[in-house]
Amino acid sequence: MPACTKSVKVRTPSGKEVELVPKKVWQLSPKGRKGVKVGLFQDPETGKYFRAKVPDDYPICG
DNA sequence: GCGATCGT
DNA sequence: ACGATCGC
Repeated sequence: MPACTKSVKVRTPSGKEVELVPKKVWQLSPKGRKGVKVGLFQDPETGKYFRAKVPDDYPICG
């Protein structure tokens, strides 16, 4: 798996809209449905990890 | 509810 | 073992 490079605009748990590079991105979808891509992020403010949707065209990485 | 993932 | 992610 390649590392994630491109940043994503996400809402941090602290409520700020910031551009972050995900630690990992994967597809989350039930059988027969499209689902969403999810990224694992770390809030630079608090250090807390959180998950957020990433754009459908974002590469699977991690 | 389903799906994968991993920090907590 | 559970939460939380999103849209269908």
